[in-house]
Amino acid sequence: MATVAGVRALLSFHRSVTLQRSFGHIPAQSTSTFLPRGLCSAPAKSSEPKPPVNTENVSLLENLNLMGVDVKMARQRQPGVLRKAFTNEQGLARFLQDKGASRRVIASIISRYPRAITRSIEHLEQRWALWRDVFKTDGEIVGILDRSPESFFRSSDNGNLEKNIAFLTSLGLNTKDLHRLLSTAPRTFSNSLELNRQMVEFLEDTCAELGGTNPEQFPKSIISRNLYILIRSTKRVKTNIDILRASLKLSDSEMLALLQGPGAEILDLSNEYLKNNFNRLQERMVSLGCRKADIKKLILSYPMVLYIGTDTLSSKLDCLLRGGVTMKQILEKPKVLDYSTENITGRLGELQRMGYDFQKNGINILDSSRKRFDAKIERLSASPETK
DNA sequence: GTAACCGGGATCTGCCATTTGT
DNA sequence: ACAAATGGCAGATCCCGGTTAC
Repeated sequence: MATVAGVRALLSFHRSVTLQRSFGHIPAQSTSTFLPRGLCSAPAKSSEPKPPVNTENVSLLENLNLMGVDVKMARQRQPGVLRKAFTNEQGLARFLQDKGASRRVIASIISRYPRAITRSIEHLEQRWALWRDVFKTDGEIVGILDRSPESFFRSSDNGNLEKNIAFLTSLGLNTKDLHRLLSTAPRTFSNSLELNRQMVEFLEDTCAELGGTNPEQFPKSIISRNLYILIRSTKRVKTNIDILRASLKLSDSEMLALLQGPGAEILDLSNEYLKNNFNRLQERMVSLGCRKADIKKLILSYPMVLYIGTDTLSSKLDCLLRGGVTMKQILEKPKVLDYSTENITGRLGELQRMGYDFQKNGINILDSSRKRFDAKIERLSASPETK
């Protein structure tokens, strides 16, 4: 580990030399390497190694402009990078280009996460290889970088990345899980191993406290149901568990069942949002004459109801109730709330025109894919008397 | 055939605050 | 003091279809 710093120092020196040689046609890059030397001799202050440049590296700026980078954005995000004497923007650009990134993608990546240009080629190659252990193609990785450059570039610790992959694998996540995790929540892999470990331990402890039989498998099941869990703080997840338990007055076994089931999906909501959504839902249901037990049943069977924003949920309920569906039916089939308000409204209209009777036929028809719904409608209109 | 159950795909980053390192 | 590294936060669904069971 102690070697890392030394290697890095060597790399940055090595880079400044090789850059000039390998990019023979780039005068901007070489002036950039000369600039600090001139400044260094002028003040001639203390020892010697650091030119106290408070000014931006002009030739670097020129380079970035030529590459189509949004320099204003870069400056706003990481001003320090623009003052560095030695950077590797050309190397990075070539590297990414080789991987299939377009000019505009490269420019966009640097604009949004300027520190990317401080990574050496060796470092990039290593990191890319590690990502390729999880992804099948370079194209997939380029896609993620375009989406979230920070996830790839924020950490310079490849050893940590490697350990994370090993750690996650040791939890029982297979290649497919890992792929899903890295493409969905790439930040997970830039977390320190320690941070990820803390969350996993917290989940294991929680499971054990609730009387779960095998706490070792618990984190895996949570993670595969909620891919964002590892980029949340343990504080947030813990608070959400407490909120759910207190609001619904859950026993240990009920809580455990909820978490091992669909409840995992809502653990990463912000605490206030969860609380607020619960309170508003409760108010609404009480005003509709529901009992506490109904509320509990709804949330246990369909926790995603708490994920839906209060305004959205409210309008969905409005349009279902207005369309002749009862709250009792919704409680039996909460998945209808999964669908967008527009979708629900449209289907209610279609069904109404056909004289569909929810009291007689139930509301199953609302919980189906577009294809299945249309097929059903077709059958109904072919033989109108059946339903 | 179709209801019931279930899991998965798309996507979820970009900013700020704090700590660490030199 | 500065930049780098790392942690944490707010934001806020919808849809599809395979499989199973009747």
